[in-house]
This record gives sequence, C-alpha cells and structure tokens, in this order.
Amino acid sequence: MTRSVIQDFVTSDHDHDSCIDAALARAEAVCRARGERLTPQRRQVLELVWRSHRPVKAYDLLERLSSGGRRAAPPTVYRALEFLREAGLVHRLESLNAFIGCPRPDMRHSAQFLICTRCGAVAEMDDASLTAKIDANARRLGFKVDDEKIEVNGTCRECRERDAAS
Amino acid sequence: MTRSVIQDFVTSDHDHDSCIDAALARAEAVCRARGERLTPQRRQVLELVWRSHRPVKAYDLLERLSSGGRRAAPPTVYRALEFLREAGLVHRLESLNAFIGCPRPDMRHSAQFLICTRCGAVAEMDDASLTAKIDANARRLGFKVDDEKIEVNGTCRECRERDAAS
DNA sequence: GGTAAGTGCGTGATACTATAACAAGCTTCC
DNA sequence: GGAAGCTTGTTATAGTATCACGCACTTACC
Repeated sequence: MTRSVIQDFVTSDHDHDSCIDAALARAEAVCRARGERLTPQRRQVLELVWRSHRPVKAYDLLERLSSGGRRAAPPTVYRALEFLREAGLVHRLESLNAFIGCPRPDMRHSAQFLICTRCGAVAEMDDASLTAKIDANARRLGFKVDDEKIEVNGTCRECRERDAAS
Repeated sequence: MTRSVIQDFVTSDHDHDSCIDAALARAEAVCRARGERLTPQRRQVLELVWRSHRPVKAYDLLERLSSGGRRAAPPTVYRALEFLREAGLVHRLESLNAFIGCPRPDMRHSAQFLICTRCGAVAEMDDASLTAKIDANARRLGFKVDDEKIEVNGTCRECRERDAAS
C-alpha cells in the first residue's frame, strides 16, 4: 500500500507560522518554474488561504483583503484564486464553494479530499491507484480523463471521539 | 472486473420517451417504498430533468416550469430537487451546479461521473472497488465516510473521434 | 527615446445560484 | 370537524461568480 496522505487532519501542536512560510516559499518556486509572477496581490491571497487549514470562501478572503482601508472587489480575489488554482497552489472544493491551499503544488496529483462535516476540517490524499482505476474504467468507455476530483464527506477521528465521549 | 457502468454516454438511436417513462415509474416505486409522495410538482421537475441525459441547471428548470402562464419562484424548483436528491432520484454535479437523473435510484451507490468538457455529456459509473478503496484510505486516518462524490472531466469517445476526423 | 503588445489590476455593473421567512392550502388521522 | 404535519406560494435577500472597460506597468523591439 502506497503512502497516500498529502495533508493529514491538522493537530493543535502544529507550527503554523512556519507552515505558511513554507507554503509561500513553495509558491515562489512554482511560479518561477512556470515563468509566472507571484505578485504581491496573489501572494497575499495565498497567505490568507493558508492562515488556516480549512476551506476558505472567496468572499471571506475578500473581506480580509479589504480590511486595510479601501475595499477590494470580487474580481480581485477571483482572479488571484484562478491564477493560484492553475498553478496548482490551491484547490477548489466544489461541494463547499471554497478553496484550500495545496501542500504539494510541485507534484501533479489528482485531488482527493476527506471533509469532516462536523468540524469542517479537510485532509488531502493522493492514492495513485485510485486514479489509475478511474482511468481504466473511463478508458473502457472510450473516455479520456483530463482530471478528476474526489470529495468525501464524513466524520474525522477527533469529532468521532468527542461524540463518543459525550 | 465488475460491471461498473450505470449510465453510459447516450447514443442517438436511443428511445428517449420510454426512457423518461421508465424513470418516472422507478420514481413512483421509490417514493412508495419510502412512504413519501411524488406530487405533481415533483414529478414534473423530475420529468424535466429527464428530458435530456445532460446536466440541467436549476434556473433552466425554473424557466420551463414557468412556461405555462404564471411564473414559478426559485424555492419551488429547489425544494423539488432537494426532495428528489434525498430520494436518490437525481444527483447534483457539484462542479457544474447542475442536476442529472439517476438511472438506478433503487440501488444505493456512490456517485461517479464522467463529464465530457467538449459536449457536456455525462456517464455515471459505480465501481464498488473504488468506493472500498476510498473507505480503506479514510479509515487509516480514523475518518468515517458518509458519502463520496467523484467527478471526472475529460473527453468522450464521440468528441475525440470528431476531433480526430477534422 | 518611442511605441506596440502583453499582463495585472481597479471599478461598476450584472449574472447566476441558493436560501430565509412567513403565509396559505392540502392530507391524514383521530 | 379540527389538529398536526406536510406541501406549496411569495417576497425578499444572501451568497457566488463573471463581464466589460480602462488605466498602469512591464517588456521587447525598433
């Protein structure tokens, strides 16, 4: 069994500042490699996305962007998010209309998310054998896969233990 | 390899009238079994969904509902869709904000869709071994799965052949 | 230096998707 | 008949996303 966890559910002892720094450093590298510019605006949006390991809504980002005096308009944040998504730096969670930072933008992978419907936490996985299986199923119908998205709803360990205790 | 195709891409020689009739008959049966009412309103929405094998938008349904004189309001169609979804009669395609009829409402299954980004056609699959694999991966993180959704973008056979010919 | 092309961003308007809240009608069951 | 619960109508509003236009800045080329 391959190791498939890209980002586990985050525990409280986790050093978040360095985690954000690392994400931004990875982003710089990815953009440089792609010959694209991580402008201050894009960088700020990515940093806001990484402030939590939770899915973030576009309009929440917008509010946080606006806090410094003048207010930002929706296209500002959507443009930045689109750029980041194309670069593989953030994923969009379709079932939540929300965005989350990708911890492995360097590595092409399909998106597989476990979403806790109790607490909203998200874990990202990449099981290549799943992808392979989907590909094989599709091929039998003559379908050529570009990309796939898997979103799994359920309950994370912490929430289940909390529920059991009560 | 188990047979996993629930609804293949639809070809032009397909008898669509009887296909709608069959869907409505299945719906009656499902609702009866659940002790719920397939009211005329819900039935009409389901029929509109089944008029094509394509994903349908809520507001398109709304327009078609309204055509007969008085205009329907959004909650009308959203309520019907929610009812149908809970009964397993329609699926929501998260990445498209659209709905599509489920050909196997009687059988509980996870939703796995192939979506052709060229022509918009959709096929539905249910590979139980995929579901099992996702379950196993989740379990290793202590995550309990309620339901999962797989949406695969790509190109269907027909569109690829058309492209190749040109 | 001048300028044309490309990119990024500000801004206002608007489109699209979905739900809240409350009232009224219909069914069922006693 | 009347209470309870489900179904629908209606108005308003919340939430999500894009269009279209113009300006500023950079880069490349002459």
